[in-house]
Order: sequence, then structure tokens, then C-alpha cells
Amino acid sequence: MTGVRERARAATTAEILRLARAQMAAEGASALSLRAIARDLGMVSSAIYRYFPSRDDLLTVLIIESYERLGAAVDAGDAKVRRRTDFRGRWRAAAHALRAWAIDHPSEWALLFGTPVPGYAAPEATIPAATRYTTVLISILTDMAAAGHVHRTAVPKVLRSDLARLRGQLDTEVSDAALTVGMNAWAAVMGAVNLELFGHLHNVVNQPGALFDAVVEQHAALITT
Amino acid sequence: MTGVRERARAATTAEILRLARAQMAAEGASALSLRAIARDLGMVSSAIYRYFPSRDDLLTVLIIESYERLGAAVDAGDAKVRRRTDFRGRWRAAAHALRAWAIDHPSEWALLFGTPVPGYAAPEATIPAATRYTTVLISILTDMAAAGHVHRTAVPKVLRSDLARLRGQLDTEVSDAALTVGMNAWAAVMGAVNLELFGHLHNVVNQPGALFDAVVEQHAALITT
DNA sequence: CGTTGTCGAGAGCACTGCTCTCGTTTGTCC
DNA sequence: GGACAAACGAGAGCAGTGCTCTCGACAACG
Repeated sequence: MTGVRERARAATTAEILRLARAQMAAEGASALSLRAIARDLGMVSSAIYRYFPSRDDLLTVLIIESYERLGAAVDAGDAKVRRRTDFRGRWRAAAHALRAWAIDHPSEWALLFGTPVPGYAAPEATIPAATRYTTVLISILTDMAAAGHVHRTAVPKVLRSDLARLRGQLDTEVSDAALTVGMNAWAAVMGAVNLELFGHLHNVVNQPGALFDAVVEQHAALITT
Repeated sequence: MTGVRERARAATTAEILRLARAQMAAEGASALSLRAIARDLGMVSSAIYRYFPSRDDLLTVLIIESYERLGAAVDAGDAKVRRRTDFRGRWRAAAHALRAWAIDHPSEWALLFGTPVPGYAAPEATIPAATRYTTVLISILTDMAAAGHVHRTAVPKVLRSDLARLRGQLDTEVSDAALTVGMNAWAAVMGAVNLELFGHLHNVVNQPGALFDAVVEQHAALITT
């Protein structure tokens, strides 16, 4: 309750995270240095350990926050579509919001979807956050089902149990076929963004946005069929 | 010409690369340490610099080699298909060879397609190697065109110039539509493998192979249409 | 045979994450 | 209000990193 110390602590913690993010943006995710943060903060390096027990814990917090931001960005993209039954439009908006966020925050994208940092193993804590940005796609599919849309894609038998479990976790009424097309679309979009963000389209496609559009449109058709 | 010294040098260089690869497999790509390699080699760390001017140069060589290995694996997958006009079969074989290699060599996959290592910027030298593993897909599409197949996918206008340039570089006769479906398929497959390899399917899909199959089949249909 | 260039060893620099100790400050309880 | 415990920052130190420099031993070439 006694505010002074707690507020100071919260402020310092936030400042550490802010500086960490700035440093990540400037130098890349795995170049993040506790000592550099401490210097920027005008502190000695050991003081940082009063706030984060280790570099990995700092990374974990950053990862969770980034998942949260990405999820919010994708949500916002979807929310901008007025006609909620315009499922193609919502898919397009969500997908493009995903790519836009990735381009605006490349270091954070790398943190989330690139190689896990050296000895770093994503702890349990990140798992719920990690699914955050996929819920939009699920809700689009759910709304489609509610609107009477029936997906007819073939569902690999071995996936059945996974999909049933997923449906339970999500507590939603989407068919196996819908989940399958959804995952396919998800994989394709993630693949396109990764190729672009990690430089694999250099000297191959100079208009990565156009390639992304093609991927999105292709799956727009598949999703709404 | 004088063999003794040159052969010793080649042997040491090869040994460094071997140990580097072993270390990567054990600890992950960015945990690669020149000093540790030197220790394993029974040398002092500075001696390594007689063979590689910097850690980044070592990484570059490793990356190029890995691209080469991946390309060879995908080629081998495609080559196993007897009926060369069985384009679906060839696509399946190539895609599954890609995934199999990724699963067998996760650290190398991460090196190629994960976050670029800290301050490391892929130098020009890696570019030709980086396209190596995509040539199989191109040759499948080329063979389809030669067999009289006509792709009808819509091609984004902005991609036209890129595709024309690509066709020139590849020196092959594939239509814009074919290249577009090919890239879409490529992005989807890469996305599916990345999601699986980097752990984003944990607690989502326990049968990632099945999801991958679904992606491959979906694009098999799109490619051969 | 002498010169030249290659190679490995060793010391050292600047950096990293992290631990431990030591005063100082802050909040709490009597 | 005073005693006590917890929180905090400073500082030194350890083990590790990439990389540079110098020095002595050896091989290759004229």
C-alpha cells in the first residue's frame, strides 16, 4: 500500500523494459545487454537484478508483452471492418494488420517467431500469450459457422483428436474442416511474413507486399469456400 | 602445390567446421563459440583466426554449407519419384524432404531461417546458395509447362516485373501464374515448418506432421490446377 | 643456405551474465 | 518515536566471450 517505494519500483521496472525494447530495436533481440540497460539507466549492472532475476526473465516479460501487442494489433485490424459478416474483408484486415505490425516492429517479431535466443527456452508463462494473436482467426471462423457457413475441406484423420481438444480449449463451435483451413491459412501467412522479414525475398521479390497479397487472397478464397 | 602445409590447413579448416556444427547441434546456432571450438581442437583461441578471420565468417561458411545440404536433400527427395510427369508426387516428395531435413537438422534450419544471429548480416556470398533449395520447385513448374500445363491463378500486377526478372535469372519458361502459385506454396510450406520447428505448435497441434500434410496436399491441388 | 611467409601460443582488451558483500534508505511493528 | 527487517544501489569479482597483438618455431621458395 505504501506508495513511494512501490511506485518507484514500478517506474524503474517499466523504464528497464522500455530501454530493453529500444535496445532490441536498435541492435536486435539477442544483442540485448543487461549492462547496457543499466548504463542507460545510470545504474550499476548488479542493480538490474533487483528487478529481474536474470536476462531470461527479462526476455520472457518482453516476449509476453510483444505477443500481447501483436494480438491487440490484429484485433484492431479485424475490428475496423464494419460489416461483421464480411468474412473475407475481416480475414484480409487481420492478415494485413499482422504483417504491418511485423514490419513496424521487426525486432519484436524476431523475438517471437525467430530462433529462440541462445540458451533460452520459452517458459510456460508465454504459452497463453502465444495463442493470443490467433484468436481473431478463430473468431472469424466461429462467426462463419454461426452464419451457417459449412467448410468442406478434407481433414487428415490424425488431426481429429488434436482438433477436438482444441475445440474444447477454445470453447467454440468450429468444425474440424474450418480449423483445418484456418491453420493452413495461418501457416501460409506466417510463412510469407517470415520470408519477408528475415530477408529471404531479397533479390527474389522486390514487392513483398504483393506476394503477401497473393497469399492472403488465395486463402481468402479457400476460407470462404 | 606443395602438399604438406596445404593439406594440413584443409584438414584443420574441415575440423573446425565439423566441431562448429557439432557445437551448434548441441547448444544452438548462436551459442557457437570460437573459444570452445579451439578447446575441442586442442588449440588456443587465437589460432582459429588463422583459418577464419571472424566468427561471422565462420557462420557464413556454415550457412552456405547448410543451404547446400538442404538443397541436396530436397533434390534427392524429388529425384526419388520415378514418373517424372507425376507432378503432384514430385511436389509431395520435395516438400516432405524439406521438412524431414529440417527435423533432422534443427540447428541448421534455425541458422538458415531463424532470426539472423546478433550483429550478423548475411553477406552477398550466401545469396546464390540461399536460392538453391527452391530450384526443385521451379523445375517442377517448368516441367509442367513443358508438358503443356497452363496455370490460371491471378497474378498481382505489381508482381509482374519481379516475375519477369526472375524468369530471366532462372532462364526458364514458366508463366507468371505458375511462379505465383509456386511462391504461395513455398511460403505455406516454409511457414508450416517454421511453426513446427520453432515450437509454435506446442499444445496446439501434437501431430505437426499431419498439419504439414494438409498444407502440402492443399497446395498440391493448387499447383496442379 | 637464407629469406619469407605461415602457424600456434600467450597475454591482454573490452565486453557479457551473474554472484556476493556492504552500507544506506525505506517501511513496519511495538 | 525507536527498533528491526526488508529493499535497494554500489562495487568488486568470477567465468566466459570475440578479437588483437607480439613472439618464437617451422616450412616453402629462391
